[in-house]
Amino acid sequence: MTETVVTRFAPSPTGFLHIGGARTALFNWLFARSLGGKMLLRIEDTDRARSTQGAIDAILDGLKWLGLDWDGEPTFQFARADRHREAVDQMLADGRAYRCYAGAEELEQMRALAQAEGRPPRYDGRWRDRPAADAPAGVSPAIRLKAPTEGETVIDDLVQGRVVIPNKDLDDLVLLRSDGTPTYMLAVVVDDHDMGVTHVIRGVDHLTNAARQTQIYQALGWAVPKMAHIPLIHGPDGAKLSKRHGALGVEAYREMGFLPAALRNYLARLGWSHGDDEIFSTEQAVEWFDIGSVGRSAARFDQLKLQNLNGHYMRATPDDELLAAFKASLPYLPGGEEAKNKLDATGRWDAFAIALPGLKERAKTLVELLDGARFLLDERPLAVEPAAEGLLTADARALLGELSGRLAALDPWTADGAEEIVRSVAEDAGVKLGAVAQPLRAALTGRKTSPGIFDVLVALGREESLGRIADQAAPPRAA
RNA sequence: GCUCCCAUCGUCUAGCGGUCUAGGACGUCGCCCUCUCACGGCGAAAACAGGGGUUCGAGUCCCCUUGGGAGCGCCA
Repeated sequence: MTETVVTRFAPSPTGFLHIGGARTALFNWLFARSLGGKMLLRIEDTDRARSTQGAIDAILDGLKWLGLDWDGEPTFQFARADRHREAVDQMLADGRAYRCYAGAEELEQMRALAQAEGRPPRYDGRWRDRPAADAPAGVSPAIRLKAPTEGETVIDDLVQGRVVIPNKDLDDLVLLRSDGTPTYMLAVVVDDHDMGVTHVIRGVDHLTNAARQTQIYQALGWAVPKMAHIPLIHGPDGAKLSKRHGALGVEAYREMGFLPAALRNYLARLGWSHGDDEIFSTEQAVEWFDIGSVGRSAARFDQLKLQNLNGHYMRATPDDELLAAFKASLPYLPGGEEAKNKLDATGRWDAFAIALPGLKERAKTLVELLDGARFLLDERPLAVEPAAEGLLTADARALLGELSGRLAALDPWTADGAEEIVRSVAEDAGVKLGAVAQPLRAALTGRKTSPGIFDVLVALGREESLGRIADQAAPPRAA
């Protein structure tokens, strides 16, 4: 009798889907998929002031791009406020919650005093046992949980192990604000229960919340779901990941030219391991995933390793697939729109496809791939980069002139044929191959580096190649 | 301040009492390959935070110290 596993990813739509959230979503997804369960999506939009439709769209878009699909329609937390209040009514009726008339200033003073006396800044429960008759007129109360004051609350965490929090350190949290709106703490419990969530997987920053929420579950007489609090991702300096570290939304990673599969692999490997396996498919990850193998210490985000992994993925991706991925990503890459227009206008997509095998070998991201393909985008006469200028000496230009004539006779226009000619020109001139190949590279691409030069010749085609060489070659007889 | 969590190469990690003179990956540095840059191949430097226990035996278990981190709202 195995119950079906139900996990959920519950972002609050106050910003984009950041990388930490993406990993939380991934772990929920991996866990659910590995056990044949479901992953639900819940938008925690109870903070009306900060929640935006734009953020909701960005989060859904980010999840889709990452390939993390969820089951059913997303649940919107704000829409369930009535149900949340219903749960509070139950707790009130059962004597597990009470009305608190303490005002904002009063609470602030309470906290300040506690701090000053070296005590934790907690609510002192002053309205906990006061009779209703004491209620001040005209003040609408907040509803607080009548939390246990003695004993301890235990969280049997799948990642953190058995975590024990003394109840005296937990105060009577607010369930319903004085304006009648439910708090996050309440909403999460009621929603997870109603949605049938069996496993709550989220960041460790929620560990203390887990204890408070456990108390709410207990007050409601509901079973507590299994919990797994995964460590946070830190920046290179070991501190919490922030914008300064490049902790951007997942869409930023799309703009940087990363492949979703590579990012998935990287994120899964960050904090979770399956022996020494570094590169594995999503299918393997699903097969291998084991929440118990998730480490307990925070991991630093290493963009260099992500890049290396992405490079592996690009090289391993079949050319036609990579081409499709590249085309799909182009609108998001810097200068991608412009590049697309040029490729469309010049009809050089064919050349791009021909050059792709050589290009992908040299790129760690789609952005680098695009950069490497720039010689396909440029028009004659080519602007030669300063660094490559030095390659085009007078001798080199003369060699190009010689090469130009011989190449013109090449038919068919193949890499092998071109190589034979270039080698013979070098040999006849008594120089090394590089002495001809490098100037040729400068003439053809305007740069010092590029894919293999014979492949470049083929990708560019006879006419364009000959034209570019002529642009840089010394005039046949003149000077 | 209080509560909780964490601690193996620079980074991500393997290690679940003896197989550890600690393995892999990224990064770094050499060498090879080579038309450039990459890729690839080979190799090198690089870690069990410190101190006490427990045990025949500790990177692995316990405690303390130190160092990190998270949480302590009528935010989520």
